[in-house]
Amino acid sequence: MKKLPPSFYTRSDVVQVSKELLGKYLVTNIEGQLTSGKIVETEAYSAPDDKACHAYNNRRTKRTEIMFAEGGKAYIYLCYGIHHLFNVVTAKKDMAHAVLIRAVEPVDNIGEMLQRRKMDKLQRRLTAGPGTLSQALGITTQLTGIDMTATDSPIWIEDRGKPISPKNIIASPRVGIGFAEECIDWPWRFRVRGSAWTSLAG
DNA sequence: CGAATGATCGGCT
DNA sequence: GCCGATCATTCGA
Repeated sequence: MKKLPPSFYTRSDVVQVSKELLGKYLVTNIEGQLTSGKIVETEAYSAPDDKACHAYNNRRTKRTEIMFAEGGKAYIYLCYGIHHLFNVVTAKKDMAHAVLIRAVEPVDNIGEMLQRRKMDKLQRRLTAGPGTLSQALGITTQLTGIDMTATDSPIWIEDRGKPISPKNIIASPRVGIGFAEECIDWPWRFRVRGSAWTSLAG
């Protein structure tokens, strides 16, 4: 396996990193179960200017603290009380940038993922959506703050050598951030063209 | 200490 | 395709 190095995450252009994460493999090793999926949809968040970002205006709280860390950490946040949303922290220390993973394509150990989701057959909603993919991969908020570049981390991202060509990346406005008025048109959502596994059709 | 709020999912039609 | 449940975190008093 080829785990991505810290230098991949510490670049300052979070939009560029978001695009490059498409086609990479998100792998977890939790409770002895190795599961993975190919990343097919991401969104970029960038404090202090991005109102949709939790760290907007460099708001610093116990929850968002990890976003100010150096790139390569996992920021996992609980939404609506039940959904675990998985983010990749990027850029240098004190720059609160992050990439939300919105959807993956199931790859390894699909049986275990089905069991975690209490489903009996493979269908799109197994991993399409930030809350569901976390559940399928066994990601929970207690893993927030881990260093994904450490050799023994339970979560990491691999490059398996099949980059997505820029012409196959669809950029569009982000979802679910209607409250962030002046930012809703920023095309910071990225999907793999033609993938059947993104969270919404398009 | 209490109230408001949200980067959503799943079931139903 | 649409609607509503649900709770940790945040912020103001």
